[in-house]
Amino acid sequence: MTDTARDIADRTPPQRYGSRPTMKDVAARAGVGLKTVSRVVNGEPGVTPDTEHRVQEAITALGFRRNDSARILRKGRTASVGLVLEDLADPFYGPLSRAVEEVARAHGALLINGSSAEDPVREQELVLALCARRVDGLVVIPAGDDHRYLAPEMAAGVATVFVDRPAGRIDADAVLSDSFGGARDAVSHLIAHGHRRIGFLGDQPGIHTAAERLRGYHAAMAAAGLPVHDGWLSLGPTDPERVRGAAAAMLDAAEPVTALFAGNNRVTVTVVRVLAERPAPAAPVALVGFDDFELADLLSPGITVVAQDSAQLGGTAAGLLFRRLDGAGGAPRRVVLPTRLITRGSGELSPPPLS
Amino acid sequence: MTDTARDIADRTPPQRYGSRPTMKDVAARAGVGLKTVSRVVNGEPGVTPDTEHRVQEAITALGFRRNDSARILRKGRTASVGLVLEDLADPFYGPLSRAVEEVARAHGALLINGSSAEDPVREQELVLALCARRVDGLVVIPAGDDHRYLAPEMAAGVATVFVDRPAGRIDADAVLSDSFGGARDAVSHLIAHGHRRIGFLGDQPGIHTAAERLRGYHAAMAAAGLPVHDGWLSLGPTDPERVRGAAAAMLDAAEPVTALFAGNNRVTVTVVRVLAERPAPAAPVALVGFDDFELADLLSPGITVVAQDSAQLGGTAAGLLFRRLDGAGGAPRRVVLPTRLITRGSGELSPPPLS
DNA sequence: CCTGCCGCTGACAACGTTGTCCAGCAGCTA
DNA sequence: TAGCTGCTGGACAACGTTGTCAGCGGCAGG
Repeated sequence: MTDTARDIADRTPPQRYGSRPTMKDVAARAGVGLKTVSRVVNGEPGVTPDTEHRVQEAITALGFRRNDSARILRKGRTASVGLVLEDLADPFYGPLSRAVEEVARAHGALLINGSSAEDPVREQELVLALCARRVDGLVVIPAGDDHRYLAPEMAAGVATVFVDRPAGRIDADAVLSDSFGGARDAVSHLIAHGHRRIGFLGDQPGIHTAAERLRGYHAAMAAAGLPVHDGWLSLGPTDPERVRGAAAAMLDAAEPVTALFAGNNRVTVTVVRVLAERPAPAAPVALVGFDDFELADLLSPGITVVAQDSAQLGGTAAGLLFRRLDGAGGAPRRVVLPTRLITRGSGELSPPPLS
Repeated sequence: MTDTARDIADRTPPQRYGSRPTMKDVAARAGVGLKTVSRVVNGEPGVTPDTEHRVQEAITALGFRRNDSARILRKGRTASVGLVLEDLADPFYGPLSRAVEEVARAHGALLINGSSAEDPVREQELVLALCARRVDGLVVIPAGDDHRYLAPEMAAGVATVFVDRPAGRIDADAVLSDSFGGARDAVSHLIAHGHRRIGFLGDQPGIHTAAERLRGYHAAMAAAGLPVHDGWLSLGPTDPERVRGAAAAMLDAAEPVTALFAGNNRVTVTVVRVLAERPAPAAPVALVGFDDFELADLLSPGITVVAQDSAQLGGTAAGLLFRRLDGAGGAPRRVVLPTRLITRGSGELSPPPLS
């Protein structure tokens, strides 16, 4: 073997495609023991500078990278948390997810996330898959209303915090927005501006926030002594088709609503579209939406909304999660974050004079 | 020991808080061998219905869940892919991330993602952390411009696809939008409507897409034989403060621009705000933005944009990734997806008559 | 010169799972 | 009844890492 050939053989990592060098390989190349490599990799004390140098050299030469799967198996902690939400593409969840990620990062953890697509079965699959990966903790925006399947996991030490909606049939930490209060404020605002016939376009009634917002709507109407007609309520999927139809029905009724309260950001946007497409009525229809959204202030009129800070929701939940992981005990907590009515014009439009 | 006591002892999982039952525990309880439990858990054939039933019972009684860390260690595949992007909270990346997730899900893989916050160091940390977890593949929206650090990982079999921007100093698959063509079309559109002094507000020039869009701008101007003044170009961070200042400078110059081309969605939104806040000029300033955004059509005027489908970008990249994971070989591919000019009014405004 | 200690190093087991391989057993044929 | 086949079940090693512990050399103190 020529010098050159030996040189190359020396430098070429003895790995097949797809198999990586291990600490054993590094140890062999550096002429040291396995544990010494481990010590160097983890910055543990008790290694001569000379030895450390030889090991470092072998590491870079072989392109070694510690296998965290093995490490996790050995140590029992994965330094990762799971986030299950409805749809990452929804602008409401992006900031929430990012906030959770930032907190996780501050604690040296990675974030694994999945979208449930509002399907309870898929939610459960995802959650259990994450548990099988032994995530240290879970942040869940539930799609289903029965989370008893999580009991064994939580008993085994998987910290879990629910966000936006509480857990079903199980006692667990939860961080929520004040849906009831926010909705009540929104509807009261419309009433204060003279509206009497107010429609509510909301999400499926099985969803906790939708139910709470409906409750807030009823509370505000009742407080003002106003009746509520069946035709003013429409709860269901928030796809544009259904919402368009429901809005049209309310606006085209014999006694049409003069104001609309939209139950979440997707609904609000659809309603804005519907109102923009219809021929301008004598008196414009007022609108308040739940959830703020970008550019709401630049439409004309600006859209009055009940704002909830999704990033704060996520950050609070993640903070609570890591406090639990750090050993904080005590009964499950329920944190309710306030909402804020932001008036921009669309909620202040006056109804037509009483006939 | 009474019967009742034994009964309870029998049923109570022998686990401390935080430690979970293993297949060994299940096997002991069911009175079978370890491997038999493994067979049942994985649905492998060769187990009597009776035995299987006993095992299943032990599993539910103990709350056993397979430890995927150990499984991964043994099998070598993690069934997970990593996604590194700039900021999950940006509406451009939400759909992209979701699209990647859907493809991963279709292949039975989980998605682990992280935000680089446009910081090359953080990008590298994230990517390497994901590699240490032995993700099967990576989808990367690069923040840095040197990805040689990925070479050993890719050589070791980590499939990697870059999205939105190509890899730096390394040869790798990439899925891009036609930034150059889109920008050229946008600026040509403004020129076709009579504009001669057109400003470009873009992202930092180090970012590939920003450079390409700038190139497109220059190409369109050159094709029309128009000069470009230094004051019409502003590339830098896309925080609202800087963009506001830059836009104001262009609009307040001695010879102000009559049209603006905004380099991405964040810039566009800021520019819309700036234009809305300024006293209406004699002739309104025209605007075309890169990236479509929700409600662009409902502003008045509607905002003309160069649309790129971020979901398609993500889906295409993920598809390519899994094709690689399924063994597709060949040289690194570069896929360029077309953009689409959507005219809505803001780009069709006429410039003031020539003085 | 011996003892004891300290700093460094490496051998070994363990984490929980899966792949390999072999043993046991029932049912069949010769 | 012996031998063969086919099926079920289990013992064992291995994946790559980390924690435990013991060995080895040198050095200071007795």
